[in-house]
Amino acid sequence: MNKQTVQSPKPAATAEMVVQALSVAIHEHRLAPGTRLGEDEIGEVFGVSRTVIRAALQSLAHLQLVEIQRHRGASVAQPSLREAREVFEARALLEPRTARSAARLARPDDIARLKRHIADEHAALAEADLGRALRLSGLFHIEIARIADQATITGFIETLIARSSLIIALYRRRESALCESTAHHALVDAMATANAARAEDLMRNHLEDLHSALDLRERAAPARSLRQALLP
Amino acid sequence: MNKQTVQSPKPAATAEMVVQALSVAIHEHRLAPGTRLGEDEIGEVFGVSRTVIRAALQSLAHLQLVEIQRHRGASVAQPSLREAREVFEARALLEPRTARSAARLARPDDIARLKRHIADEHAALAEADLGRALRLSGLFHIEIARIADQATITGFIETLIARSSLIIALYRRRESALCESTAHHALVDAMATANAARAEDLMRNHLEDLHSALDLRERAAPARSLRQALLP
DNA sequence: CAATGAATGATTGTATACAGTATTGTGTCA
DNA sequence: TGACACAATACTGTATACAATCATTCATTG
Repeated sequence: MNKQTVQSPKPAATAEMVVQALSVAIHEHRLAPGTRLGEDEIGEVFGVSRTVIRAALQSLAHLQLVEIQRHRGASVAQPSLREAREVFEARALLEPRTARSAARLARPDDIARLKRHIADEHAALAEADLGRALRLSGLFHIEIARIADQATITGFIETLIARSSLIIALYRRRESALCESTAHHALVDAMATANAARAEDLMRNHLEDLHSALDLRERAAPARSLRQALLP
Repeated sequence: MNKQTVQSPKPAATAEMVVQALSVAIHEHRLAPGTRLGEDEIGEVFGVSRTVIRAALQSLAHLQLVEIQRHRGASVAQPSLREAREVFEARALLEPRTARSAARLARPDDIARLKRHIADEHAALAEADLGRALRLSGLFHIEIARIADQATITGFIETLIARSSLIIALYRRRESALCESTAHHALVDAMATANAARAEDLMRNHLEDLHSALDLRERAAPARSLRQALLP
């Protein structure tokens, strides 16, 4: 169906393919925060040596999707409460302004692409494929940054979205409807009419909604390991 | 003198040490944009194998300090005119707000540290060590971000400062005095009196000054390679 | 029986060997 | 003389072997 599920076992995979596959798995919450990522194990799955896997894991570490501890290997990152707050503060700083620029620069085909995106989200939700819907929702934000035509800021937003996925996995309030695409729809409408100020406001509100769908109150930090969680 | 010049040839270096050493060399403009970075050559210098060097170069590539082309190796990055503009737009978006937060949060020892920083800059300028002065100037901005206590945004600013160093190397107007630390001094004063709004303004103006000290007018982009420069 | 310690196993860190690709140099032909 | 094809070279891409470190287990001891 979709070309993104790179689970092919036999053909030699490149580092970038491994990064992509692991990213998608993490974004779709098929790899939970804290999951250990052994080099040999992943290498067998993709049919390549540890050399390639190490490069991929380092890339993911730079994106802060995985954490690498010296002599202890890699595992899916577990953003702390503090990091979670920081990520949403950064998003609040970057994305509304970016949405404003995007609304000014958006061309008809950009709008069309965004609308297709929203349709895909709806489809994923209809199939009850929560993971995919969540990932597409993130891609929607990235698409807006791309329209704003600022590669540097887009790169920042990409890492923030990636980490947001982990944060949602860790701190989502039970059953909170994070994927309400009505906000996305309103944003596209504002952009279609080049209403930059409104796009900025809508994005700000949308981020606040996302933020309030999380439970970021002070509490015991999620355990970094089983032992740490159960012993003390 | 300063411990940062990690040029020790014999003892085994770790990847992070190589990253640090190359970063400093690039920041101090001892490695010019475009310089090829052969793996064997660097490996000999630091007395480690290509494995370690490759990891270091990949880290630097993620920071966008070096560019890696498949099968063609790494070289010191050459930000395009467009990238240069983007970096300063991003800085204009992030740093003034960060300075505002820093001014609110700064504690006496933070102020003292910043003042020592400025003194170091003066000393470097007195010794006509332009490279070191430039690097310290960048560290000053990073220090402010640290005071604002937002690790995520600080990380973004660090990469922007790093790239700014390359941009300055490529696009500085002849003899422009980029290192006027009077602006830094005024900033520290505003922070010392917790004048957040003034700190934000000063940072904005300071960035505009930096920006206008560059020649970012449209022109032939600097060549990525000799062939690209001469053939078409 | 709990606690400490050493031995074992598993996993990562590093070096090296080999394969593949891009570049450079050389020779031939028009 | 100049352009093109081909061989040689240098470099990166990948796999693998070995060393170092950490985690676990099991035996020993108070």
